[in-house]
Amino acid sequence: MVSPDTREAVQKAAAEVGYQPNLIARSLRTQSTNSIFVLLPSLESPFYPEIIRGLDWAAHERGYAMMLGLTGNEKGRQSSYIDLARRQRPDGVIVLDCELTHLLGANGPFQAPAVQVLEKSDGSPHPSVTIDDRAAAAVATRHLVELGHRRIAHILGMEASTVAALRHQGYLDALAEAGIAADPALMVRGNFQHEGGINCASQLMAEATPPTAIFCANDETAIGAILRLKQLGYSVPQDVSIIGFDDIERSAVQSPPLTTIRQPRFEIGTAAMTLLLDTIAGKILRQPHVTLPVELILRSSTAPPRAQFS
Amino acid sequence: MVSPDTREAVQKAAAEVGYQPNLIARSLRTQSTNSIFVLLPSLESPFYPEIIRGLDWAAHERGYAMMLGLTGNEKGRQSSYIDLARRQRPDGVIVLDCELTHLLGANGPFQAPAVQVLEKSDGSPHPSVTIDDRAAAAVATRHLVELGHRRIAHILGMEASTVAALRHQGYLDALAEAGIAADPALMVRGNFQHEGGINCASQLMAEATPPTAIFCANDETAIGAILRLKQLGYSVPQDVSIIGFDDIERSAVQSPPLTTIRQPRFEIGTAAMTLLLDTIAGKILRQPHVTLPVELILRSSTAPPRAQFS
DNA sequence: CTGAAAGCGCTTACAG
DNA sequence: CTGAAAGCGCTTACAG
Repeated sequence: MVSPDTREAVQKAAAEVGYQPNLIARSLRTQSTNSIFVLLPSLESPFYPEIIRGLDWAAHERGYAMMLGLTGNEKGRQSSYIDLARRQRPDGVIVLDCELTHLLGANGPFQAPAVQVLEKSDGSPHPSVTIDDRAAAAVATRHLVELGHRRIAHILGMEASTVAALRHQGYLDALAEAGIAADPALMVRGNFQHEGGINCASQLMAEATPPTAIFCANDETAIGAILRLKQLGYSVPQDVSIIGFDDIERSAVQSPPLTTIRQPRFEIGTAAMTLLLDTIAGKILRQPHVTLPVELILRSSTAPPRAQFS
Repeated sequence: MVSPDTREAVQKAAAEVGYQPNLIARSLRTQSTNSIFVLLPSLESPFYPEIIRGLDWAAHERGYAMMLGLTGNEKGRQSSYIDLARRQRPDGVIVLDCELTHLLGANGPFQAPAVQVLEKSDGSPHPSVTIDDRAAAAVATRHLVELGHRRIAHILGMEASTVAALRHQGYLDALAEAGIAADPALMVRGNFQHEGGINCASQLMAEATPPTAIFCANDETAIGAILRLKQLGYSVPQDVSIIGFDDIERSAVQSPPLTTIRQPRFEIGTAAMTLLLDTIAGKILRQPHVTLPVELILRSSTAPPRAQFS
């Protein structure tokens, strides 16, 4: 609200002395900090970095700073990061950690908008970005069925994870749909990690009638399973087909390259950040719960079972 | 400065209403934000996450929030993140990006303390945390020499990287020390990535007298090289020994497990954050340039050359 | 030992 | 169209 000349003169002077407005003072006045707090369990899994890149990209695009807190899935760290967030007053929070939706309201309600990523608790009031884990797991399993497999095993994720439960459910769906009886001996509990895949593969192949195909709860598990299968003298996919889930970077350069379900991780990140910033900007969200599509990536770790040829 | 009773009464009341001091107001008054801005090129490389974990750990320990900016090594993003940092007023900056020490002073001097990690530019006024890349590369190369190798190749890192140059230098040092003439045909330019390892391995094995051992500038390169060597029908380490650098997670579960130089990545993170927070706290640093020790990790990708047996 | 005042650097009504 | 004032919620001297 000032004449063009004055405006220009001021802007020129500001540029000359390299004036940068003090965001702290602005924040105190406007009650907004132009920053987002992101809580995630860890960066050890190769799954998260690409999501972070998406978050970073969208935040940068709109001039927001991103604060990061690694909870390591520990209760203590989770709540101390929530406290830190409460003090730092970010304009919003993004949670990639199973149980934090509860924590947000634990020590007094957390008033900033929050978006839940991937682990959607039912009836959560917060916007969320997820994929349809159940349907995607059914797609993976169906792929094995269509190749002609009947003895299809599943290495599950961690007990506590609802994502793991959904993928298990999708596996059961596809089996039922194909009229294949689910065999409890073919469902073993992994941990979403390498090591789980290694141990579970041993266990499965020790069965009286071992599986001809394994649907692994994620790619790391699948890579671990392949490692062990090779050690045991089986070849993949000739003896055993393996399909993973996630499509992490190394799955494409694995030997053999891994057939898997791709999650659009970068898009998950950008969608979550966009949803949050739109909420902050006061936009009415047309669709507060976003479900992103996945894709079956066919590579070389799956093939028809030997029995078909003999 | 208040009587014990009053103090207690106030604290009790504060706890009851769940009072959390408003850091923004405090920041405006004290001119400090209790936050650190971390600039890093990307999270795509499996090398960084563990460093971030170290940074996060040390920041959390001292109640600081950590802001993250991914520059993707792009000039535009680098300077826009510097501007963001200038506005957000973090108490300090940590830079894991080659060229940013310059940028700090580009658009008017950046007054906050900064710590440079891994890529130390000579004569930089900022505290730094690095390893001795040159000496470490010599250790790696010497290991191959001691196994009896004479035709030892080196796949270099990116042209622009001073780390790559230092590792190359260390390789030359060890060769000279062993009285082995450096052969330009055995030094090829990679890019610190998988793909570079793949291409360079092809190139090296096409030589009239191919190498019996390869020192790769990092583990990703080494893993790519092994992949290609296997495709070409060579076995590792029987036909060609491979040694990497970094000791990323997957190197231990590779086939064959990779012999490499371990960088203490978590400690690099904690050391950098500690150095920065000490500087902010006004401590006189006894040692502003920290060099952390590395370790030769012997696994199964290196062995004496065949010639010794025949 | 306690209370009242000033001021950090902005933004936003409000008065001229 | 422009300028002066109030106030965001703290901390830190300073006066009582």
